[in-house]
Amino acid sequence: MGHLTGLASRLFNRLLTSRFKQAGINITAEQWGVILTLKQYGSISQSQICDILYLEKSSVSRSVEVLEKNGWIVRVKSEADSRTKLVNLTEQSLDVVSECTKIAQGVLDDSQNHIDLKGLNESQELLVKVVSNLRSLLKS
Amino acid sequence: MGHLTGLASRLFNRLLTSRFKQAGINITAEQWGVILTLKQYGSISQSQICDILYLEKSSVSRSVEVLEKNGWIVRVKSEADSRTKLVNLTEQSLDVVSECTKIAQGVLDDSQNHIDLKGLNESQELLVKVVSNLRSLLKS
DNA sequence: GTTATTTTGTTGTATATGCAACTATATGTG
DNA sequence: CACATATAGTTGCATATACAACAAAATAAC
Repeated sequence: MGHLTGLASRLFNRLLTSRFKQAGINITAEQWGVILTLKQYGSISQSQICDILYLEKSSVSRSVEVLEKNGWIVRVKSEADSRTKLVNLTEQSLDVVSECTKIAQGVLDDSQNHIDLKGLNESQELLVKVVSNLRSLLKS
Repeated sequence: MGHLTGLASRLFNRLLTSRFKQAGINITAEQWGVILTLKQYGSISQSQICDILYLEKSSVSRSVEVLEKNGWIVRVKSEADSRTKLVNLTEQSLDVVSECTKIAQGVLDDSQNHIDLKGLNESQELLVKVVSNLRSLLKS
């Protein structure tokens, strides 16, 4: 299971990143995960991104650094708490998010070719349980 | 699905690596994948490891470099083809492989706590199909 | 048999990730 | 209020990974 998830994850990321590149969009699969989170949750802090994606703060710090460099997001110091930096999508990024969503959906669809939907949902629920188990083990 | 597999993979690797460290064994989860492959297939070349684990040759090159530095494997130039380097487990590594296997099995068992076995097998088969789909997409 | 192509592995460069140490700010305790 | 503790981010360091360019050796083409 450890190997399978790792392999699947690598292949998903490789394919999605290559399709973004092919479409002339300068973003990686992993960075896309951050953008999608911002799209869903709005203006949130880096530590909130950590909680949602279950990444270390240093990983998020570097991801958003690249995303900012490439014009996808901007970081604004929070007025309520000057330690936190709120991450916001830029207007330019909003323009391409829908295209990216289509590309990502395409990868997902292709990956699930010839696979029955019911089994797919069950597998996802199972993976969620596995993730939940692993999370509680890592907390202690 | 892309996110789930990525998340699960990260958590698996984090937990396994931390348990290896906790047991005083100097190896990462990813490196363990290479060692396990060698244990199964015997003395094989780096490019064969690439094929089995579906990694780029540069990734394998660097992994085995670290594994060699840490005394897990040695690389021997093949006599039949002097381009290829055959990777062999060292005797010291054979001594700890069984302990590592137990630790890895423990992580797997813990991750599957409260999960029914039948669903687990079905999910794995489904993941294999997804991987197969992604592989054929990446080939073209 | 010489040249072109393929294969095997390494190295440079960039991102992804985790851990640990650090800074700055906020919060809690006395 | 002062000091201890907790939280948010950054940075150093190591490994993981991919892609591209490269070197060396084997194979194929002619």
